[in-house]
Amino acid sequence: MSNQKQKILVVDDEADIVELIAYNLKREGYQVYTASNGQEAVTVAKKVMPDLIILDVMMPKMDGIEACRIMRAMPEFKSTFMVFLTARSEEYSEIAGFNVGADDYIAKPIKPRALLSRINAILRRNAQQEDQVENKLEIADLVIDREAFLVFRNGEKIVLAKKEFELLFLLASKPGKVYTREVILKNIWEDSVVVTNRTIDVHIRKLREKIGENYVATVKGVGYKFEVTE
Amino acid sequence: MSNQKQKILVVDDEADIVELIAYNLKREGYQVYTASNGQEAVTVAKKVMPDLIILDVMMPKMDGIEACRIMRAMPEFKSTFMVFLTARSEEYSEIAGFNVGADDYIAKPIKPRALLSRINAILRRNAQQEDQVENKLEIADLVIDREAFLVFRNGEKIVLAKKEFELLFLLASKPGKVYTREVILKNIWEDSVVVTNRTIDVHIRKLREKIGENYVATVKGVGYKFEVTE
DNA sequence: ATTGCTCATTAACAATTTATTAATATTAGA
DNA sequence: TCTAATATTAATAAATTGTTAATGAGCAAT
Repeated sequence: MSNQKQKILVVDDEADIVELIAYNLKREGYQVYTASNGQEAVTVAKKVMPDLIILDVMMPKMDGIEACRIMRAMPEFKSTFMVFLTARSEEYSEIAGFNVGADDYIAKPIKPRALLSRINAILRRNAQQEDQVENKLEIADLVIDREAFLVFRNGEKIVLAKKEFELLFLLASKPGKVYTREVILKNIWEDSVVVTNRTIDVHIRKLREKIGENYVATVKGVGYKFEVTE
Repeated sequence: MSNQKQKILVVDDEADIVELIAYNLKREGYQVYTASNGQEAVTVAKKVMPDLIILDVMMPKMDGIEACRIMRAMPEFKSTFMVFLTARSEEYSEIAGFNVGADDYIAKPIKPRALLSRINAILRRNAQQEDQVENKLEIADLVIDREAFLVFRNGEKIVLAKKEFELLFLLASKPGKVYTREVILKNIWEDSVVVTNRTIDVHIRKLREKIGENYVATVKGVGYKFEVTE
């Protein structure tokens, strides 16, 4: 587990509320970032990769629900916690109906004590799971660290682009198993997007270029697999 | 146990239903694939090798029962779970009567909560068995590994082309059983494609060349079978 | 705004492997 | 023995993957 401070992004158009929440969260030891609307939230979130996002439902430009939906569609936010702020308790059901993948709802007006205990609870739960999830793969002379997004070969650091990394991680997560292009696409590209057939090849090419030619094997007519040769 | 996401193939001609089910399964953490009729289902299933297939009973082109029957006849789907969707509860008995090897039935209209608990239950059961049921065939001095697409003879690795491998896997999945050319064609070639009679012979030839002459026996006038001679 | 990066994707084509056919030889079995 | 059914081989077709270079988006620094 990383011993970094956990990061929280607070999103609300009312500066007072942002400040109130941010103040309390900082006191609790979190690293706090802020945004004042949904659009900004997405931008900031991409950069800082927060562990949790607190979203006001009603905001100008882009509301919290839309922002949530957008981020949920991005693979990097798959496991990011998202919590809504709602002005009236009746809105709970409304939001729930949208089914955008919210993890909790917090009612306004904000009660700092209650807010903190909810947030703490969510992030503690998360932290516990974190340890169980295998984030590091050691295989052959490679160490693949999902948390740091880094690969080491004999201790030497290799920097991979995101797609290259995910490709390697996928293949290496079950060495020897052949992954068809279709399965690779589903896993790394996340529905809807359609890419040319050659796209995977090119990423494989670059991956091989960086980590060496003897880790990824082609099984013609079937797909690719992780296999150490020589 | 593999730490891969479990794969589910959802097959229904009604896009709404597919989407509803897919959405819920994805939220639950499954990798979801879709198809809109039985024919497509078979094609996709061959490529992605899902852990579970949810089949609507009534569909155009090829209905769920027929698709199930076809896949059940293929050795690679021997341990794949198949679940039917039925519009009316009375249909249960009907399907059961077909005896195609269904593992469960789910009634429409779909209730997401109920659906998920059923699916989870089936796959949890499966996950426990997973460790025991390797996707490997050990026969005579051969090890046929479908996941790695490799064959070992006395530990020595043999690389086969796709068609050769599938041919061997098919025959070896039931040693002694004679497979007619017709059956072989249905299993290994996509429907629609038509090939000359000699095509199979040539593949058999190459297969024998690679693994040795004493595994595949010809039954003149009928077909081929896996049989160790000498 | 401009420039210079990296990354993801695509297109075009090369290289390679695999699949199929056609032609001919061989064989098992009535 | 005779013949239909397979074997075998080599040539050709088809399919798949490899490779390179170009494009454009996004981002950060100037």
